[in-house]
Amino acid sequence: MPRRAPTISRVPRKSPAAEPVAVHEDASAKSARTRRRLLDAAATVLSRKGFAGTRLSDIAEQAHVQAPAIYYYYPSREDLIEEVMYVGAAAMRTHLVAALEALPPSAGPVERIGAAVEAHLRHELEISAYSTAIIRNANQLPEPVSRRALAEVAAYNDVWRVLVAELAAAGELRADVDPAVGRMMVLGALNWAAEWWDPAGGPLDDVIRTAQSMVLHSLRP
Amino acid sequence: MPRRAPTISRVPRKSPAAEPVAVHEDASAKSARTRRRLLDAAATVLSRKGFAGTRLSDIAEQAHVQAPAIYYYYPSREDLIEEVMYVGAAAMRTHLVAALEALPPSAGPVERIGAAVEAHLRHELEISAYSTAIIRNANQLPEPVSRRALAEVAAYNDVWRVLVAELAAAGELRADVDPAVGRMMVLGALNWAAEWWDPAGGPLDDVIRTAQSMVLHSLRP
DNA sequence: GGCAGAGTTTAATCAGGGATAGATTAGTGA
DNA sequence: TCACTAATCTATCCCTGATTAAACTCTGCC
Repeated sequence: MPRRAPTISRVPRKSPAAEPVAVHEDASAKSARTRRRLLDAAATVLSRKGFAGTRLSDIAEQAHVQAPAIYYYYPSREDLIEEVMYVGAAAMRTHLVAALEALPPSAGPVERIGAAVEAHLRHELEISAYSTAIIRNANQLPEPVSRRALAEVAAYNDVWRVLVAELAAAGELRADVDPAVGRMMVLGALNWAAEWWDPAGGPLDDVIRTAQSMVLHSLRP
Repeated sequence: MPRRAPTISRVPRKSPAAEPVAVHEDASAKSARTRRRLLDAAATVLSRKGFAGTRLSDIAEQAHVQAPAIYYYYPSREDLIEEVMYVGAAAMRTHLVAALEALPPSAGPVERIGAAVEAHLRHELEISAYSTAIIRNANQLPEPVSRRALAEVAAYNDVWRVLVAELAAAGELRADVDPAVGRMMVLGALNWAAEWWDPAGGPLDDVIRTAQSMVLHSLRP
């Protein structure tokens, strides 16, 4: 669909996001906001229309700009989408790790998994545009677009791998549950929530409680 | 992307699939085979590229025909895709219902859920192109394309709703598990298998056993 | 041994949408 | 108020891909 990746990526006049901590606080704040608006808009469109169906004009409309303005912030459509995927995936892992670190050191593997379930659901459903974008598109993007995101997803999986291993080490993993299969089943159950959960259907806390109970019962002896 | 749905759907010379049971056994057998080849090809492409990314030329290539030949069998690209979604969803339900009916009448709710888990996984992973196509695209298709499929999916859900209700009626559903949430969690865990399961990673039977055990432990007291 | 219709192909049409060029406007320091 | 940069717009280019039109090739049948 893209005409052809330009041989040499155009150098934008100056990528606003390039400067780490804005010198001109206000000047770049606006730029950063627009950039974020575009990213959010792209996540929304991506989750609803899929990669190939995500048109710059739709993103632009969502973000209240004209399509060509996007090129001021991102060198190409694919770069923008790539960033949505990566940022979304990275945020997921960051959030999980933070939640685990917030736990008292005394927390055992069972508590840790319970906390992970909560962190996963809460974050997934709060940034649902990003989550759904990732869940639906991760395996149907061209490789260069998904590479970094998939690496993040793999890292996220690794965190869970450790959680399950800790559970097993504590003798709290049922013998008939293969750790890898168990982990993917749990993650599947959690990921799928983005497809059906509706805030109107009841408080998230209830879902979280049920999920924690089911996950732990499905794994423990 | 589609230019515009033709005001009046072209009437193909004669839709080969129109005749229920071929009169000319052989004559129409070839036609039916090509039609099926196109459907399978479309499912494959759809699962890999998503709705908007599914090009007729890709489908044609997969099916070993030239793109315009598709119009001999389907009035439009959308009709073809719509049929992939519907056929895939319908097959899923048919298979589940058949598996349940094959159970001896003496089978209780626990056995029935175990059988349902097996039926779901086996069928999902066997016709994985259709399953993945549905799982990834169901919620990002234009409404007219997904309507029939979503209705099938809803019917499929209803079967599970009954299974869970039976479990509850038998006192085999834990009190802290909301039936609706429990059902969606289970279906999520099962659906997600299509995203990660790899035949090279071990026999399907092992996955099925683990899944059955986890599902039942997650629901039962 | 040529017709009819099924099944397919090649060639032509045409709208949609990414990307680019070249203004144009807003904001800021001098 | 001027000059300069950031940010954004309008006009346009041009390719991709769905669809259509118009043949062409079998195959079975009279």
